[in-house]
Amino acid sequence: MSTTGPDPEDLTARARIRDAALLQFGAHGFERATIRGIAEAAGVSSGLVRHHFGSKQALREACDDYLAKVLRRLNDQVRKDRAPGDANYVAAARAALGPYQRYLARALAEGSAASVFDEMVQMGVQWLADTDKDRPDPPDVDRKARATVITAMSLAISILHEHVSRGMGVEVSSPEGDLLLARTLIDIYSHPLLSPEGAALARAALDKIQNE
Amino acid sequence: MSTTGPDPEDLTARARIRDAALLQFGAHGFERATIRGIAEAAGVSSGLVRHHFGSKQALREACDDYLAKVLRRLNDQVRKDRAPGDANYVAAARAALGPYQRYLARALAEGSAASVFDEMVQMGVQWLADTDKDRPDPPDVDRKARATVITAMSLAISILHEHVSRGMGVEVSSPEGDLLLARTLIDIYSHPLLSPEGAALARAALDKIQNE
DNA sequence: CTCCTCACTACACGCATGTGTAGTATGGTT
DNA sequence: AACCATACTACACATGCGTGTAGTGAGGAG
Repeated sequence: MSTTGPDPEDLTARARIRDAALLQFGAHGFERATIRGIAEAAGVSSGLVRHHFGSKQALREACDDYLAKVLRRLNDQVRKDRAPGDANYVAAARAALGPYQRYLARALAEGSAASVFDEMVQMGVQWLADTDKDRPDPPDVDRKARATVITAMSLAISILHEHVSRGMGVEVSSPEGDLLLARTLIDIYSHPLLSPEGAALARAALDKIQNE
Repeated sequence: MSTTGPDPEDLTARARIRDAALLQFGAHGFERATIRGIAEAAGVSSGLVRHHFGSKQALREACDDYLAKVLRRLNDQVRKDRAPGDANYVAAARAALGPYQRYLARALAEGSAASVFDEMVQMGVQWLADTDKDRPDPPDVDRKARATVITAMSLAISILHEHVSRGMGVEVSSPEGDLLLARTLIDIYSHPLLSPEGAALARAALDKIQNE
């Protein structure tokens, strides 16, 4: 399926540094990760990191940009291939991100990697455009707003990975955990958390607040 | 409604330090926040922080414990009062957490504050126990697993606060943003993201994978 | 009064870290 | 050959940080 990419040995030093940074930032967080650690992991001197990226912050931004590019490519491909019915677009994105999920989770939680998030929202909007057709009642909220919230919710499992694993009693990144998670998501996604009456009630309450 | 609590002036120094830590950690993150900064915000010397908490890490754990205690109290109260129909228990928790939401969001994303998360899952389990009654088909997943995932998803908006605000075009913590968010959540929660057929299809695919 | 505890401060230590600088090697251009 | 840009290294610098230590003052017990 997705190519493993060229050997790290074959990549340019700059790319190797970026890859190492994605991994180190993902593993230890931005603050705890050190330039020296990244340099060592990439097999270069710490000065070279600075030479190529200027500063630690700039290195982080380069990482964000790279992931945004990957996501954008995926997005374009999906738009072209028109693979419909793919239940969860976030799952596809996660697969494309591969070993960089930890980085993305951390970056997003820290408010970084905005364009990556936005790209995922775009995918969500496309997906909603499809599924909205089969919907009897008109949604009373902007499609992008819904896509944003759904995207955020879907990312929660990655971000809270540790807590979710503990709560479910299985490491969610393991095969069994992944399976249980999938079943759980299917169950949740296929049942409304709020009954039509409950929703109407809540909406009424909201209207009341708004008119005060 | 909820008391604002005693004036910071009236709190013991230890409590003031903890409060300041909650705020500083929340605002800047654990790594970037400094003992000195916390001490200054609390109006004490940096040495006193160490005197009371021993180390920065221990201070963080004290913060976690404090929030867990608050949540546990809320949980007991809910269990006693039996206020049903409250659509989103996480909203209640967030309200109870007040100004410490940022801290919690950060802590959870970093894998900390486990017992706070677990407490929220417990609330979710209770809530599911109620709503499962009205459900025609039996869920094929453990109740706790579902509560865990739902809890995680609900927390996403807090954690990704910044991105969600950008995506929705309104600051979600503002009155208007809160309203739009509420409407969006109601819409999403009251409609299954997956049709029964889609769910059956996905489940079948899963079964196939499992039997290989 | 003496002693002890404990909340609290002032201050210094050590160190890891981001950054800055000088220097080397290499490959291509004129 | 001379030159130069570029990839790369080694090393020194400044500093902000967590932590450790010594000391002060107030209040309570004997």
